[in-house]
Amino acid sequence: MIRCLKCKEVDGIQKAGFNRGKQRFRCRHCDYYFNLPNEEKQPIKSNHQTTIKDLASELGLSPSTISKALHNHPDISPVTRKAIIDLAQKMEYYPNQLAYNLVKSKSRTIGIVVPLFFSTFFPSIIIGAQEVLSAAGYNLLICQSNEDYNLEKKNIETLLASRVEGLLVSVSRETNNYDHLLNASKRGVEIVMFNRINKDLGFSTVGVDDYNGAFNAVEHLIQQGYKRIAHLAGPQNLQIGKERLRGYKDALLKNNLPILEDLIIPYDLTEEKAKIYSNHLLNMKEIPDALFAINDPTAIAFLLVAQERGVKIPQEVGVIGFSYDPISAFIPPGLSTVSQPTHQIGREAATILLNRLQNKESNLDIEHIILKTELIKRGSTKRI
Amino acid sequence: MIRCLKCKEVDGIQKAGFNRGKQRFRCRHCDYYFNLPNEEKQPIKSNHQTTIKDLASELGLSPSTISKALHNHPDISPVTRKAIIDLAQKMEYYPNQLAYNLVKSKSRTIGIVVPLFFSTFFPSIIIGAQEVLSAAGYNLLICQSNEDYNLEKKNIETLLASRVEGLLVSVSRETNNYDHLLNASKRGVEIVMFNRINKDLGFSTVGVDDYNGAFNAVEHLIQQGYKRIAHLAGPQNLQIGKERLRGYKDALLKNNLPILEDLIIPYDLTEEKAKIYSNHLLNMKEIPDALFAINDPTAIAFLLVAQERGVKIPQEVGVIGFSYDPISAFIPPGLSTVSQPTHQIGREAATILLNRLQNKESNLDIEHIILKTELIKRGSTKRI
DNA sequence: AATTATATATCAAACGTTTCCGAAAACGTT
DNA sequence: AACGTTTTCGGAAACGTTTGATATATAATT
Repeated sequence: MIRCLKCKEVDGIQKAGFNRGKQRFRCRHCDYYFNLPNEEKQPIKSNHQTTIKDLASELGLSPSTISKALHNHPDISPVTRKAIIDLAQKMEYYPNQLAYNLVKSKSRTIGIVVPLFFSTFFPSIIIGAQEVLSAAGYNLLICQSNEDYNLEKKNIETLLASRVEGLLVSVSRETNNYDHLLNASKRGVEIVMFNRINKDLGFSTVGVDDYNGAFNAVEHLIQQGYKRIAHLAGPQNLQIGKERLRGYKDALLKNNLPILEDLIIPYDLTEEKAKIYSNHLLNMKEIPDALFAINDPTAIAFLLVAQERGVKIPQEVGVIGFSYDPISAFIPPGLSTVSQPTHQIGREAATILLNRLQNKESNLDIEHIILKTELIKRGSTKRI
Repeated sequence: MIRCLKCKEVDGIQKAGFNRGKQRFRCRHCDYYFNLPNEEKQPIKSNHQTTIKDLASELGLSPSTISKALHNHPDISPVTRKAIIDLAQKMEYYPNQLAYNLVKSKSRTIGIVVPLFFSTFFPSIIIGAQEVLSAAGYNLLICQSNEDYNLEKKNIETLLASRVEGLLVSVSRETNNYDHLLNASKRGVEIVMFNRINKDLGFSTVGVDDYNGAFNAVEHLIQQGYKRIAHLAGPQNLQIGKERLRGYKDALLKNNLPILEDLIIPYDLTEEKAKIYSNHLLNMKEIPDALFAINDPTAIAFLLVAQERGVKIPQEVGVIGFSYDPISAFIPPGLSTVSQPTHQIGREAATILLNRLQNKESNLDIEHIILKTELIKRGSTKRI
């Protein structure tokens, strides 16, 4: 027996269509369409989170008063404020970040994308960034591109969809095209590049002094008596690749050593190619007596190849890497390297980003931070 | 000259108080209070993000129609839907995740807290988790406790404030009290523990077969002819500490070797203590001929101490670690270890969490996943 | 032709905050 | 007592969605 919800008539009710699984009815008397009301089952809101409204009704105040009190707004009297804060504590009120985000149109979230998580290099940068961000109340979303340009693009998409306010990015070794970053920037997110940087895009950057690091590394080799120094170089689309190569060349020039193009091999940073070129160098009729490697993994690959072939390090060939990885201390005979302040890189990048975010209107100039490197001398270059 | 905003009178306007930096006025004729209107400067909304309303007004439809069309709701006709989707593309509409989150009361975010980022162990787990989470449209927030119980509590607080729906946690070595997790659970967030687990809390867990891993490691040492095997053990408040110790003991028992309490040293996993106890072991009148270390860092610390003291590995003392760290392959003479499927641990933990999140009402049973370990034999145990 | 069913679209409330504007009470000062 | 000033609070819109209830035109069925 069905009763019209409007005129309360019982007969003259006809079925009238179908609405998403629910039968609808129509009353012929008042021509009113209606669904059957749901069974009155109050869902037991067992885990109801206390809201500002709960506090308001509890104290007989308005939500706006609660909000102001909780934010130390001067409008609210001390006694009211205290009552509110006490009750908030008692009722375990936690502000709903989601609602806050919506009204502020801010996610308080920033994204970081790094090429890979293998080795502690990028994780350490991330920790640095996370420290300053979380101290400022920001969340950090982490993505790795796995050195894959397409995955990098997808990462950025994902982060954009999560409405990040800013982006910290270190591009993949494949990245030549920066449209994805430019596009993100156009959509209003602040960008700071680190480590793998490009200064031509109009973004702030933080990197290390690759040129001087490389220069010092090569000069160290020269001081140890090495003369025929090879360079396994990085991709020349990456600034670090170019700068380190420049440092290498200038160190040779300054010390009146010839630049031998045969001994300069830019490559794609894959482990496979590292081994191939290591063998290539050791297969030369006149093998180099030292190697300056673009990074530690490359240097390590060379060490392993040398070990297999019975080439003595550092007597026959000296080796130095770049980018301090804790691992390099343990590999016999101890890999010399150029250390980077990873933790600080993360902190600096995050600080710049935060600063830009908090002063968006004032149109801050972009800045290029260059941190110092440190030469770590170990067994692999100890000829003297 | 000030004019009343209501009755338009010019005289009879008096100053009336002060309101947050803005002068207020009162009209004596109509007794109307008002502020001076702001200068009409339309802020050039340069980076206005297209919303559903924009699309609606553009097409002369209502916002709800747009929303439904974009979600393939059957209510909307194909031609309308197509028009909407096309326009959305053209106007570069991206749904506002913030608004979605609020109405759904879901953050689509989960948090992970790990003890540390040093070594690739936890980062690798994180990558695994991130893969399955981001495939499901979830974000991952990462915190590290730095093995500090108080920081761990603060991490959880932070994540809770960000309204995470779930938590993946591996507790610090100091953690004895689990109230922070229990409390988070009470507030409605799902929890899955991994690696450093505790099965008594009512949370799902994913770990490895620590007992068997340890058992096999020790039996491997025995098969290599080592008889006086020490164990640098983990804190006994951690399940991994207990289980690996149990495996160690059972392997000795099964092979009729005595359990010497002097050779069993539980410690706090700090690098400092690792060195102290390493020296302690090598200072004994009758030194052990092998070491089963609770983890690779401990084993490495021992290797370095042994090297300093000129103790030959593996001839005089065999060493095996636990938890595969890529670094362990490079340390001479190659550290034997028990490998853990880190990537898979992350994937499994995330999968379980997701599953629970998506079937909250059905009250799924908790589950305890135990993954297999693999014995990696290298030089440090090669006596034969 | 009358009735009923279906397809398609709109309305309006809701999510939990923040904040501008307004109002009145309390306070000070002549 | 009359007025101006300050303090303290409430109202209501807004943030951008989602979704159940409702409406209407059209198609299908009798």
